[in-house]
Amino acid sequence: MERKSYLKTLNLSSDESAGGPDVSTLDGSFGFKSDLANLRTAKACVEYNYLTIFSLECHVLTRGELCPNPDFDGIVAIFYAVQNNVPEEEGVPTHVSGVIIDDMFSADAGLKHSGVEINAIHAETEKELFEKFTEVIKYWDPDILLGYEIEMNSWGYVIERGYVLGINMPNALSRLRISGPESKKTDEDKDFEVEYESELKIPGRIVLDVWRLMREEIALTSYTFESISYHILHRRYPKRSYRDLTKLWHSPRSRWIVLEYFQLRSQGTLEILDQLDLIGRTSELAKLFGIQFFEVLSRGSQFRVESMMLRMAKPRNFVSVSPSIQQRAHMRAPEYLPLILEPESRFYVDPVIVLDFQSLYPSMMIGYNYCFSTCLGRVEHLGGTEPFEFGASQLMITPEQVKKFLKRDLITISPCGVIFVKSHVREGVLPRMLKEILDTRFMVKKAMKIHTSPSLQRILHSRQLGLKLMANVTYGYTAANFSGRMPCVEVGDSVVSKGRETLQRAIALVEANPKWRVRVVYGDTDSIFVQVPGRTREEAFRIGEEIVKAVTADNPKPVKLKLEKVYQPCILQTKKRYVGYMYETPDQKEPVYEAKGIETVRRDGCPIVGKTLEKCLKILFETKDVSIVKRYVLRQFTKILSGKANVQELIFAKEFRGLNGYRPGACVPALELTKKWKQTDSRKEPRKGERVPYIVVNGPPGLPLIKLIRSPHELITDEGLKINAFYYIQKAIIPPLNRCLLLIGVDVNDWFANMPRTATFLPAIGKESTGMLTSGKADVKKSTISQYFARTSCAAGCGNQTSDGICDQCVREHPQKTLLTIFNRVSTLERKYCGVMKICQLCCGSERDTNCSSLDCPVLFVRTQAWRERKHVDYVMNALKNRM
DNA sequence: ACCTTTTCCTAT
DNA sequence: TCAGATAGGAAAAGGT
Repeated sequence: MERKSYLKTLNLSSDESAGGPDVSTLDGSFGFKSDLANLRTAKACVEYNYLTIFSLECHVLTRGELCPNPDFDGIVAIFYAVQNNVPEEEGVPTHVSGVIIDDMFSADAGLKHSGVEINAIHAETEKELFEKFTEVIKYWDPDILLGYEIEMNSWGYVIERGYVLGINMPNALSRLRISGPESKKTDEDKDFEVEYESELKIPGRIVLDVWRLMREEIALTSYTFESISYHILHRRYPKRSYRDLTKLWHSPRSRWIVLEYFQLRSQGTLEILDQLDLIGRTSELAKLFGIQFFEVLSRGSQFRVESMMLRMAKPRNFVSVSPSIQQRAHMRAPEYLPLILEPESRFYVDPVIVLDFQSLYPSMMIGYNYCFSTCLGRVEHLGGTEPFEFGASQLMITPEQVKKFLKRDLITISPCGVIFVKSHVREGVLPRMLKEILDTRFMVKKAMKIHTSPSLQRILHSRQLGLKLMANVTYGYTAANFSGRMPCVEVGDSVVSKGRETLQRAIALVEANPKWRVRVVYGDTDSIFVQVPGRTREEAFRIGEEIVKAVTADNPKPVKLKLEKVYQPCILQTKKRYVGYMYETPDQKEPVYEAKGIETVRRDGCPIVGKTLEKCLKILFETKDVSIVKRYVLRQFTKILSGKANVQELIFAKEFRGLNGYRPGACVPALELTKKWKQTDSRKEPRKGERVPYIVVNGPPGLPLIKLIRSPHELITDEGLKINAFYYIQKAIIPPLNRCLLLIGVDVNDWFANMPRTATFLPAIGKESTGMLTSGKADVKKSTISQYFARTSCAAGCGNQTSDGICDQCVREHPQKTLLTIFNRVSTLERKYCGVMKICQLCCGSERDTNCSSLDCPVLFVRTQAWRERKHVDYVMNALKNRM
């Protein structure tokens, strides 16, 4: 009844679902008709999950440059996108989006211009907007609530704003109807909440903070919506400031831009999850581990291991111990470390075979029956009459028992002196579990080869990945110390020490065989790098296979060495840092560049460092000609020195750990910028875990680096700021480059020192500074002293240096020619500027003067630069007028 | 100038 | 980083 009447308000009658939604299917009772074919049911279960997902964005009118603040700023529009994952036959619309607008002044304004169809609901006041919104939620009854960022925006803002208006939104959004008075919160409860920053919870629904999920999903330097949608959806979205959005909203002619902006975003958030199949994969893991959907995302790996392990333990009548914190703290410290060889650091032209043990630690546990349930403790404790320390607990083995075990040869001793019974005495719970996991994974992989339907492939893939994950973290569970729920050093140490011994034995076996004539040059925990001097790659592959056979035969099942790849050539830098050209099969023609640990795979440098390094290595690997590398490097340096480098590639971005996440006095760019922002806007504080971008600018010598840190946005608005080319070259690019090139006897510092300096610098404009994004306000920033020293080439192109934009000689001696040159430059730059603007508009799809300000915008900095150049010529023209 | 500590991120 | 583990390298700042 309620829903029916609501349909009209929702304006859904024109929706693609001809008959309108079948209301009965909306509240979770999806009983299949009995006559439905089983096959179809099965197929549907694979293809559809019957979940309703509700993505939300809200538009807030803000004050000046400030971020939205629920204490002052009202919500004027709530945008949503709903996805129903059901078969078409269900008769429920699968994709719907809409907006609830508070427009007391101008109903319908903006919508007419839009050309985009948005289901709109109108409200007279903000309070009414909240009520309508609650009704929309009740109507769709979503299982999952989505927001790109839900702490300060979307759901978080709606809830906080609700409190200001006296509405308890968490209650209103909840699926559980809490009757009676609202749950009262004591002061203590509140303290508790603040201290642990409890995440947003809506009873009965799952709330997902998409950017946080993305942070775990992929490694990127930025997790803004624009950046994620570019990398996942390969789609550019414009970014607009709150100030611009507020301005655009106020004019009926431009309001549609705001509507479209948020509608696209609420849909985009849904599409990102869809593209990654995040819901599907998470449900798959939940089924696999036997835990709840949200627990897959919110809980750690211990929880997963425990869930599976206890399932295995129960039928065997085992109960897990629950040591207290004191007991855990009392446990002995682990003694064994994984084996990491110090690599022979150099450039290898010979093929280098990389072999590694497949799931070494799980194999150790299976192969030697290492488990809580099979461990008898340390050799020295055995056969005493007193209980001894064991894990976080105690254990006692009587002399009689020991005698019996010894006499019948029923025990094994791990390299760290811990005794386990053999598997025919008792098969350990963990070994059994791991064996099943590995076997299942093998079966799943086999099934993947048979079944080729994409949706099934996806499911099987995530299933086998989950199994691999589980196998790998099981060791961690036994070795966890401070956070561990049931740690046991004896078991953990045995696994590490046996793994170490296995690796060492393999290394010895490889080096001892004179037939192969090879050397082990590096190894880390479960891998060995074998140099094959003076032979071809084909031979290397053949020798590799022989090694695999020999080592595998030398170990118990299921321990298996695998030929992972052959590098040729490669550079071993240090432990955990190496690069090479990789061949995975003997008949592979084109190698694949692969790097581990070095700057090309790290996110703590700026992109230009990684790119330059990668390019250099590729040139080096392909041509083995250092002069070509040198030519490339010097060209890069020139580009940076002349200010022509792409500023986006100069942006560093590091994770912000929260205002309380640092030691007092910590000197961290992200913290420094945050403190500066907080002075003017308390809501501008980055979220914990957010990556804060920054650049390094020029400044007087002697200043610590931290004083030269600016946000990229400042670089755009403050024309006095210039990129610190010397920092980028000498501190950022050269050291990583040198770590590779010094190994072949080349010092990039020398290249730089002997470089011809004909660098021209970007002109700095003094007083006319009206930042492009500061709306021409008279906020002239007196910036770094560097701008006063700026001397540039004469604009007339005579080659003289001048601080007036144009030199006296040109003005006095041939004014006609000078004027012509300048006019020509003006028109050239004007064309260039218009061209750049066109590209920007093309990408953002919006009209003139409403370009985006996203740091991910491909032309943002080019635009700024073009604008400045044009501005500079204006300045020169003015100067010229006065002097002629 | 050298050493230590803190921070950040990666390999296994 | 209300919780798998440790090893490891490098940059920056500050102390001696």
